[in-house]
Amino acid sequence: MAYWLMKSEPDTYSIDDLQRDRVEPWDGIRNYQARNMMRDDMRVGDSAFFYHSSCAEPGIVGIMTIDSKPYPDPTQFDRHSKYHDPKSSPENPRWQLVNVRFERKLDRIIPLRELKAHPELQDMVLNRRGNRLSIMPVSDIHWKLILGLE
DNA sequence: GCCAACGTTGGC
DNA sequence: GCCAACGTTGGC
Repeated sequence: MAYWLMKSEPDTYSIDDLQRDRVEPWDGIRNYQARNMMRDDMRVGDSAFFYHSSCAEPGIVGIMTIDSKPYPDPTQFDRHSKYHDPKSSPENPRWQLVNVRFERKLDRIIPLRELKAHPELQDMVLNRRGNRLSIMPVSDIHWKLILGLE
């Protein structure tokens, strides 16, 4: 089983929204690297950290489970969605997504500040300079270590 | 709001 | 295929 970290702006969709909805399509990803991970590498049952970005306290706030195989992101075909992609078509969809299922909220936010400062997390993808990926893999070692910080 | 660090686009 | 211009992400 693999581990992941997935970013969302809480103003757009937060861990509390997922707790309410239980299962939700992770839509709006328009970056090929992130798409490829959902399309090629994620498996039903994988675990992922829910990460709040672009907010007062960026950091890991919860845990979720990958709940579906990849399928075309419906928002790409929706003319009224801000994720609409005119270059995509149902016959030849460009963007894929997976559903995620709420697992639990962490007892506390583990802030980015703390992840950055941790000596054993220096080589984490999140900490690589200039990283902007909204979905990234997390190693087994880092996953356990981060859970230990909770 | 600023800006670094990308990724994407499009002219050539 | 190159690369400059432009757009986006996301911390601060």
